[in-house]
Amino acid sequence: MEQALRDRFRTELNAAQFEAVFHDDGPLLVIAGAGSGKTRTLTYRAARLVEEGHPPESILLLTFTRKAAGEMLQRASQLLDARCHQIAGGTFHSFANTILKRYAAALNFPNGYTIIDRPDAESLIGYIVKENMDAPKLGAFPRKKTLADIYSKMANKDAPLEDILDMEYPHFLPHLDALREIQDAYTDMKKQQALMDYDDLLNNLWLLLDQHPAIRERLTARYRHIMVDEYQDTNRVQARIVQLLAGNHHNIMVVGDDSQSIYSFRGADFRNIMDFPSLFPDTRLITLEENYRSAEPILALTNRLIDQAIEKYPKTLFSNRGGSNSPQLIHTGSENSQSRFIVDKIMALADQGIPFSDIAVLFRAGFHAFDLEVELTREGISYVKYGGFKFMESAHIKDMLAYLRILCNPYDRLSWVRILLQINKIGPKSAQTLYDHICRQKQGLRGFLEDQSKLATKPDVQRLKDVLATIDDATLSPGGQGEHILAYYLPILKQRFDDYPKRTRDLEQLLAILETYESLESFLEDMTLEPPTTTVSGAFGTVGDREDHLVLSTVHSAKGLEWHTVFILWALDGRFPSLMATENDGQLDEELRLMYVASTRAREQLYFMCPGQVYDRMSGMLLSQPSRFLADLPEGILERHAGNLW
DNA sequence: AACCAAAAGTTTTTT
DNA sequence: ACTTTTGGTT
Repeated sequence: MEQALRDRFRTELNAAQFEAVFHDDGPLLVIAGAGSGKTRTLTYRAARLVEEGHPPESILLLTFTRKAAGEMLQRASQLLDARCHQIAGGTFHSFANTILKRYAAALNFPNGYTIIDRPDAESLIGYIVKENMDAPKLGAFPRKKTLADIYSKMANKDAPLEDILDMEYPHFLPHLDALREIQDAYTDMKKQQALMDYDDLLNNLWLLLDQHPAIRERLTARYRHIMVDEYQDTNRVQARIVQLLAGNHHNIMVVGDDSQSIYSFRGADFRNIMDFPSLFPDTRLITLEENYRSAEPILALTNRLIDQAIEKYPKTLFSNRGGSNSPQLIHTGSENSQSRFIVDKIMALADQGIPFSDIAVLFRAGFHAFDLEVELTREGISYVKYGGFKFMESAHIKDMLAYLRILCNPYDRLSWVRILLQINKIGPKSAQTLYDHICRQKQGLRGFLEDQSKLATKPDVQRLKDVLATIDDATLSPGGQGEHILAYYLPILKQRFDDYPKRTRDLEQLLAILETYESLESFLEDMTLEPPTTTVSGAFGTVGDREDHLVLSTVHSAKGLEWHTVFILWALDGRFPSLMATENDGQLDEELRLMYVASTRAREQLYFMCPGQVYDRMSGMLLSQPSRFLADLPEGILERHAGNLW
């Protein structure tokens, strides 16, 4: 490496980081505590590999979100040069999609498959239950949402149906056989219609690597250096994929922190991190324990917090930073006084010159922030909200996407039924008849356009044919297609939703995104794999990064980020930890890690908010105690104050 | 067969 | 508060 750059790296990295960055070939495990410069280490290492002559496209960087990958490559480019943008990066799911698109045929799967999201999967399962299970069901039978949950857990935890039922749904054990039947039918249905759900992407990538040595070798020859971020949140399938990708070269670096594992509900297992050295026997272990983020009093609290975990691998973060502001627990009377306290504090911080974008309010669940959102809007404070409400899953967006989806995949039953049901006097039966005709014809979209049956020649159906015929035109851009669809769909929208003005704006936003794409396929893939998840002051928008917005976020979506001041909403026992998680130690530990992730986001000031006296209607309990995780912390670590007590 | 209204059951986090 | 299921009417 060029000496000047090497010197620069030496001054900008600490000893442990430097060691990791300059680690050569072979397996490397980096245990990186919160705020210890994990991202920095990854970007510097990527830049270093490129600088030393490794072709950027031979480096694979797997991260938790595509945004994280993009930011890392951006930073690496600034460090070195634009070559770093050529590094292959993304999430496990998007990487799987890239590979499967090319090799799907090897798995006897059509190349032009469609990726379905969770609600789609639920609807498909719903069809199966309705059509194949006509016998009246004895006792409580799981709803389609629960069925989708169960099947997804099986895939993510790599466990048989019995085990999942035993552990989490013992009351459904009598239906074991039926559940198995439904799952088989679901698998068949996906194959017939060329559909893959999120879990299929990972599973099929693993199958491909495992059963096709020639393809595996081609891939391991292509990706000579692999780096995986947030390794504590990978599941069994992902760990096996990593193992196969490492092939014979074993140039695999994984980075993670067992204390920040917060996705076990999705099958993630932080033991993956601990098992890594036994998977790769000559693993080098580097630990990053110096925290550069948080002021001393915050670090003192977070260290005490994570000490309470029942199962843990001890480590204590240290810092050379001073700081005088102790974390505070603020008791307020009602939910609204909690919101008012935060609004007042934010105004005061703004007066001190802290930008809104350097302040965050974090919460356990999206709806916990509703009252605060009202209050912020009233005060005219603009904010961005991450997590919670899923824009892509709202009915009008899914409607719009359905029209685009049948252009890519004319046998997509879900989308056909969805758009046919919007036509007057067409219900489930007629929709099915029309769809069956399309499948029988095997002529793609023409099967519908040229259907001359009585049903298909009704004036209302004819209007749909007309618009589909117009947009089925290779010379039209995706944006142009979208405009035609919107013109057709808007009257339907007005008839079906009384809040159509808001929804119309959403659709126009979607159209604006669509216009930035060259191909419909990649638009649809992106909308499923990495959907826009933010809302700007209540209305969805392409986030103007330049603007100075306050950040509201679920703890899960706040992963990896940091702010000057952090407020944690509802640090109330029963909310955080959630009442549902207080039954067993494993779940309780995860809630604790979640609280740990939330509090380690703060650099200078940390507030826990605790409104008293909330009635929880699900359990019938009155919640009034602060979070059990905070209860035993001494006053020197956590100051208790009364906020607004009305 | 489609449509509509009333009733019942659920309630986190996300690719 | 919200979605999904149900039963009854057109």
